[in-house]
Amino acid sequence: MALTAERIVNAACAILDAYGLADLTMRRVADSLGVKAGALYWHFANKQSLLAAVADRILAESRGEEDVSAEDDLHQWATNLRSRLLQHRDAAELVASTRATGLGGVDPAEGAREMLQATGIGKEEADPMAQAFVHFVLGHVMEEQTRSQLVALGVVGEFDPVRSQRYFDAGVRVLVAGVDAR
Amino acid sequence: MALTAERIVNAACAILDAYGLADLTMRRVADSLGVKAGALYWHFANKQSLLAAVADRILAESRGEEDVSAEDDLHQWATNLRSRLLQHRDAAELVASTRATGLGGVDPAEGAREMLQATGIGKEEADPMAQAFVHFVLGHVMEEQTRSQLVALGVVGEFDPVRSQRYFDAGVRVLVAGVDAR
DNA sequence: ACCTGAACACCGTTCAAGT
DNA sequence: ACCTGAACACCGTTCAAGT
Repeated sequence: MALTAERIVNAACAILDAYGLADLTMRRVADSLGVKAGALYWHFANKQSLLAAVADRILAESRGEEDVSAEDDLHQWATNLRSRLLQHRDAAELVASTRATGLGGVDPAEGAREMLQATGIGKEEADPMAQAFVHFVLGHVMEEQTRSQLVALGVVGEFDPVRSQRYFDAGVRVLVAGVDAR
Repeated sequence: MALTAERIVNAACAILDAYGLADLTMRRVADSLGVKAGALYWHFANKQSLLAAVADRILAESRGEEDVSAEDDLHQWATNLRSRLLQHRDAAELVASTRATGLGGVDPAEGAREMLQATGIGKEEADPMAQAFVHFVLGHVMEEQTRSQLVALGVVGEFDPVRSQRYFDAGVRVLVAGVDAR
């Protein structure tokens, strides 16, 4: 079976979910495909590009299912982004570091920006607001995912998903209230 | 001269500032001290512990110089945290990943939590709000620092510090307005 | 107590050579 | 065009042995 970019991303995604970002190495991806590590470099320029492709796929999954006319648009959008990230191990960290590299074609802020503009907020104002939402969601989920992993390793006591949800909602509420106060 | 935890943190900090987080390896820290890599493990359990110590130092620098009675307390606090992070290369990424590991003794949210409580907000409400501020600041500065580095490498066109500042202030304003709207 | 030497088990990346 | 083999220049970590 021919090695393609898509099959490589599939394999990388599987390793991410099963073993986490730390174990997502070029050699392990290659091994899982029955191929040598060097072969991957025919399809991807480097590891960061492969990671960006994985991040893009995660962000593109089940996107845009928000009800744009709803009262609490933004809250729903943030919740949707969070749940997309929670679908894959270490996804928040992966997306955050991919954004940092500048690679990565899917902009997670897009939906929020559109919604903000739909409520009559100007482009120049909507953009930094959308960024603030993304920073919050990524930061929150990063903490959530790494904490739940520390718990899985038995390093730290408990992970309370209800409390985590409450924290998330509280943060989103503050941001939404700040937007409404404008 | 005896090798101490403090001297190791100093050396690590110097390498961080000069070469960035990617080059902050145990071997390079050891080299810069004229010592073998193994020697560091007498003073730190592992690399993450050393990184946590560096993060703690950065967060502790020039802290608590806010005027607690000022009108725009929180905005000033956020600006102070941002400028502490901007003092050292890749500091936001370092602090974010240290928070993730659970090591790290300095909580960057502390100041914000105190201020929020000082305005009469209950502990249970102040905590998630403070976290939201920290997530935003770390996310913003992470992007700021990696973008300015990409520019330095000539990968991407421009970095506009004024625009970046505007984005930061806009984000903080939304959060502060959200708190005030409570 | 504190450090060296030397190893173990890995990395990302490159590239001639094969098919 | 696409992949292998094999190397290069690294990693974090461990640990017997030295002082």
